[in-house]
Amino acid sequence: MTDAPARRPAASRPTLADVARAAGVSTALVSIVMRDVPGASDATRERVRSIADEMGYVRDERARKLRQSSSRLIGVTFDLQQAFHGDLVEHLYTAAAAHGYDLAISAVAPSRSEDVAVQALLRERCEVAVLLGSALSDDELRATATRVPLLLVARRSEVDDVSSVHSDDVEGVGLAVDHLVSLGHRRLVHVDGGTAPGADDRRRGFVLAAGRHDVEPWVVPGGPTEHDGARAMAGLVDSPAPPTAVVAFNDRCAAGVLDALVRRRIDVPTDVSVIGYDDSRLAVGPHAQMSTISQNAAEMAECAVTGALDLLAGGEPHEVVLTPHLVARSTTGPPPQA
Amino acid sequence: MTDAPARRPAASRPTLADVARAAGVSTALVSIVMRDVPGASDATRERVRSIADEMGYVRDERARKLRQSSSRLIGVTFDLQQAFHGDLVEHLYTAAAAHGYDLAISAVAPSRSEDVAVQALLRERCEVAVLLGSALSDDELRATATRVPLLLVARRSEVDDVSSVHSDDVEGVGLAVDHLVSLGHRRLVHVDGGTAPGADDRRRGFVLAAGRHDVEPWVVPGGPTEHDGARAMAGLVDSPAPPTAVVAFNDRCAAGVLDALVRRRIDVPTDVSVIGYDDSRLAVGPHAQMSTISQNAAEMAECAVTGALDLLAGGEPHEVVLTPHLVARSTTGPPPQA
DNA sequence: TTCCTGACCTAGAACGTTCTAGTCCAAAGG
DNA sequence: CCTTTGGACTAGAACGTTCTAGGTCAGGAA
Repeated sequence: MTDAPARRPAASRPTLADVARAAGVSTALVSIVMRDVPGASDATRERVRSIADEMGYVRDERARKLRQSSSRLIGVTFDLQQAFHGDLVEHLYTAAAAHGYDLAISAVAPSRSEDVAVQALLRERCEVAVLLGSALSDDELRATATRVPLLLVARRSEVDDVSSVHSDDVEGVGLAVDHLVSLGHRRLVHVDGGTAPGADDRRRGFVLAAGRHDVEPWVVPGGPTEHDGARAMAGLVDSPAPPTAVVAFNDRCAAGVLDALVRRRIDVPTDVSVIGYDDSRLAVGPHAQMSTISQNAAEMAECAVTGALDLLAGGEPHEVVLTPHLVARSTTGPPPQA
Repeated sequence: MTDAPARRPAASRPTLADVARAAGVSTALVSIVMRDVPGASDATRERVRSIADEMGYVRDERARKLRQSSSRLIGVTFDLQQAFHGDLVEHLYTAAAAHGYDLAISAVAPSRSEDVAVQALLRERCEVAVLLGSALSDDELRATATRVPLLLVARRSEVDDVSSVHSDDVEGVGLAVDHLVSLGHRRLVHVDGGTAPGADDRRRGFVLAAGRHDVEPWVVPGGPTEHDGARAMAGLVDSPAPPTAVVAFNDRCAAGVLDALVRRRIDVPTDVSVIGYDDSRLAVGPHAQMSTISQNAAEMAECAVTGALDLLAGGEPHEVVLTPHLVARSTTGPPPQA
């Protein structure tokens, strides 16, 4: 049986010892060369490296992290369905790498609970866990925080032991309201996020800003998905005095709102203005150029990593609040008869 | 210094040896208990387990996988920006778990190349790699396949050593064309995928199906994103004889097409029908109920896992072609004057 | 008594790295 | 001549598991 076709050496990948044997040196020396640390002459360095390349040596990250006192691993949970989480994860990769850390990512989805995702990270022995938009209760957070340092992104922490990085939702929604009012709108409605993380702050921000401008604080129940936005808007268009502007809980919700309007041939922004929240890819996507409140993903990711490392270094847990900003694109404009 | 607040035992998580010491037994016995394998009495089993729980013991997956001959780990690369990949990953988790395997996921994004993602998986020593919608060249695939068994999902493999699971794109687009023609359309256009994986097959499927129905095989250049779809549609609406139906490369592209139409106050499906491809969450999302060609994510994921394990068991690489099916929702209907 | 059997448990060697504590040897300093 | 220095290299012990090859002990058979 002439087996071993070029494929599938999976079971028998070369190890440090294999390379060492081939080069006639100790494994320790090969390790030194592969890690690029001082302790080997240039000549051997080059020789060993070429032999390793030729054999197709790839270091075993598992063994390495097991041996090292610190795993230099940041665990991240994210929601597969949230476009904004995708943006965050991408930037977390680069931010972590900049500090010499690896990322272990663990997905949350309808069929995979946040709890399961966190457990997987714990088993990977990450030094710190970063939870994107966590929906865990305070008690669950507290319990988890006893097992691993915890940092929340895009969610406020009510728990002492947990750090967090999020933008100021009250202020963000305020910016949206300011923008709409400055365009001349007086009949604004907020399609809220229901029980989603952050929904309370955004609702509060809306009510506060409305008060500032002396307009009625009109809030209707919504939710974090397109469906929620569409449903809420469907209920609004038939009201006796429909709103001239909608502040949606987030971009997905806003997308739903836009769709409901479009399907009723109500023009945006001529008849109704709509503004989202997140500046996720949805905002610059299908509904072409949605106005929204931007949470800078790159900045958040950078703050998350430095915050996480600070926690590791023994720093006290703390809260980083970023300033969101308005991105006025093409779904907002003056009200009909202004 | 009274240190050690309840948080951050990260550096000093209890090990098997700690639990063993506390219980007054050997580490081997604790291992037996934690793995739930025969070799311990019910009494000790319960005692050890309760002690472990109390100490907050969590096994170190790294050490375990290092020791085990097979890592029982499936590596997966996916694109953070593709909603359909999210669906696939979710189902891969459950499919892998059903076979006693773990998943190591590694993201691809604009700032993180597929190559980097695959390297990370190799370092994790996964036994097999599953690449979702890979954009690697045949040469790159061949090279990677010499280091780890490879299975492509949602992409055809032209390379001998690589397995693949994908739906029949030619047939799928054919279904879309059949559907539209049966509704009465005769002026169909295909907004293609440019150089994206699978674009060739879908284009070919469109031309073939058009031929079957004796309608003109009209194809315009598009791409895989909303932007591409919107741009292509913008060019079409002003043509002397605009299409009555659009077959888009995928759902994102279709979303762009829809948006371009909506912005010009062209009603869907009254004036123009639009059909996507993928049945990703976009299809049931903002543009409420897009007609599309469904690639069953759960089925694909299941086939991917069994295909990957087959490869591991020494099976020959092979191609699994799934049958897509039509999901007629509300963006397709009869043409204007039919 | 003596031997077997099987249930329960343990010692110690892996796995592939990194790290600590060296050894060895040539060149420089006395 | 002997010592010191420091650069190049190595032996061997970790890291936290799992696995192999036992060991011990009670109870039943002879």
